Amino acid sequence: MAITIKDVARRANVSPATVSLVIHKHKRISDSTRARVLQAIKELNYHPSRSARGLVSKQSGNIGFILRDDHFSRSEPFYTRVFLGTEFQARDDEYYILLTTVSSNFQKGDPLPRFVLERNVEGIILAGKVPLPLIEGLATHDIPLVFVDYYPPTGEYPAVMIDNISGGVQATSHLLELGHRRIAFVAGDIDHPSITERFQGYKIALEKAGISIDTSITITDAPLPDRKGGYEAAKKLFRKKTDVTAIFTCNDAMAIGVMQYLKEQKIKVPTQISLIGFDDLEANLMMDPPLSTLRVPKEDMGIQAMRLMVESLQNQKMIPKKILIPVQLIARGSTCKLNSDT
Amino acid sequence: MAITIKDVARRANVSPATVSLVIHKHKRISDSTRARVLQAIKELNYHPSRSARGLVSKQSGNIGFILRDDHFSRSEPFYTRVFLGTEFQARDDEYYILLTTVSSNFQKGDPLPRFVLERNVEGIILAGKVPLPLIEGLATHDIPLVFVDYYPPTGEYPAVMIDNISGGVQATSHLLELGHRRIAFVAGDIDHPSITERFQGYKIALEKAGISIDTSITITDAPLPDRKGGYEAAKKLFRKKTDVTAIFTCNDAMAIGVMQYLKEQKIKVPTQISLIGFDDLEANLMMDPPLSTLRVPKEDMGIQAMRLMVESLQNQKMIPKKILIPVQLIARGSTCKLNSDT
DNA sequence: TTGAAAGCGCTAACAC
DNA sequence: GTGTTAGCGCTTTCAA
Repeated sequence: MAITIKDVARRANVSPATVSLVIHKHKRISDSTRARVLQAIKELNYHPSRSARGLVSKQSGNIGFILRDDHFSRSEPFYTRVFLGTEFQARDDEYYILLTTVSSNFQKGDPLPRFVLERNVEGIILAGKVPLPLIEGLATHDIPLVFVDYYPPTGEYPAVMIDNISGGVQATSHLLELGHRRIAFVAGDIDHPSITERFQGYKIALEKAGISIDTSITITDAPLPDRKGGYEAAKKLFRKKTDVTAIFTCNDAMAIGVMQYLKEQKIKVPTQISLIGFDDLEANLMMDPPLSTLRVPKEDMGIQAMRLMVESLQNQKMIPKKILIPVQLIARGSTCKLNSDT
Repeated sequence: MAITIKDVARRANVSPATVSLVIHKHKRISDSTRARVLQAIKELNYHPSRSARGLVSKQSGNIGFILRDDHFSRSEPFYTRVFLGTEFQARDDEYYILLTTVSSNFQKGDPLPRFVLERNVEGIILAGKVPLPLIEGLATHDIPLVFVDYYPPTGEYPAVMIDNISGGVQATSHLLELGHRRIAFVAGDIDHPSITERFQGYKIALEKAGISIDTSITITDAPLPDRKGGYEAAKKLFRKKTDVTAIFTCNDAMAIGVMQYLKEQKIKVPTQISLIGFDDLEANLMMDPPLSTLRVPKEDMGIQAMRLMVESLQNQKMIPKKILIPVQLIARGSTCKLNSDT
């Protein structure tokens, strides 16, 4: 049998209550008693049981992490990385993370994640777009929520968001600074808030440079925001003769597809076409040339989310602030000066 | 306040004990009572509290996952993927995973992971090589352990291992079948059990083909088993004139380094040198040519580990069986027939 | 400053 | 079959 608070109490010649008070750093304990209790705790190598403590104090010591099942597939590394970030931070904050996924068509009335029903988490981090009925369901349990990379249309919550607009501006400005004037934009689902924002950044940067938007070189309806979608978009872009010298692709996966198409067509990157993506996938480094991009610090997003969570746990009526995570331009071999022959 | 078992009992006109019996599918409950209780549970949307249940039944519903901190860095995707596999499976088995890392120089007497001390996990999965003092510490807590991709020198435990020998044989045989006879082997830390086994597989396949091992083309002392190490190993291999036509590199990271060196030296892959790795990293697909390799199903390893865990939880005196995970040859563009000019 | 006692929500003997 | 009872290990008044 494991050591309990009673064992400690007996050995220190005090009551269990006193031991509890010492553990919780209560003031009104004489130094000598405290010392004796701490000594006994050490000697017995005592650690309070999580379950017992949780039962009375309602503190499970766990944080829930929810994402949509299709965001937790084996091939989708984005939210996985965010999750790992919260794991990093949770360890520092002495919490454990319980992970669960929900169906992307979660309906009103569907059972909430088990850890909520069993009161096994003190707060919940939601990553990526999650179904509205789920959020509504969670809201009835009044448990702190923190959002990452998605903000629900209703309600006020702490959240961690990517500064996509700035990223779009940075990507486009980078190309402008390299002398490019005919810069194409390539995206899949333009309705996704992140993509809309990146597009906005693109437009802002161009306007600032006095260049008007030419919708004949903005592709916003690729079938899917993946490699294949990028390939198709590039094909479409180059179907007719074009004077484009640079492409800003809204994510790296698509950019890889674009590059594949360019290679097949013997169009040289970066000398003929400069190409920049967004996300900073591991794979970018392996490409030839390595892909320029905007680095989204995925782990940092998880870390910040966990920090927000701890804050709202400590301060129940904290203002629901939003953290905007900056993205960083990573210029690699796929972008170069206009008309350069390096 | 949340719904408790008492609320259900009151509504169903039974005692809390009866409700508990119904929940645990106990036999001797009349159908009518059972129906009434189930009805009440449904109406009140009752779910037992994890903490309360854990306190009395000693079942936290959690499984611990331990790996060394340097195996959980941001750039080490291997065990991360294994971890995700256990997460997948845990969901099916109605467990949650608590993750923690331990220092690679964990000493005897260092505090064990908090979830052990707080009795917050029912079993522990250990991934990759972990310090012996940790294992000894855990052994004193008599809690089921399952090992993944590492087997401790002492003790008998269920474990999930990669079939490295078969993988080494497959990789080498693949090259042999393509007509190669002069096949180099490249590795870093040959003392790592996995690498030793892959090397064994290499030797077995060659011997079977009647080819004797030529230690002048086996490099087993690269500084590190990473890209840089691969680059250096290749440099060493090609320092003197060599008739090697194929290279089996013990992991993909090193293979990528080898390929980088070959590219710099204008040695064509695969026409001049066929190259095969081991692991199947995401990045392989992005390479030019894409890297042939042996696929290690990392998520499946996690899944199997979780299955073993559930088994040992259900059957305390289960035999500590080991599961050997097969690896699969993935032939891509970096290997081709000897003297082929495609 | 410390201890006694009640109780968190549940389970499991043992009655009835 | 079902209820009574006694805890599981801890926290938290309240009293001493």
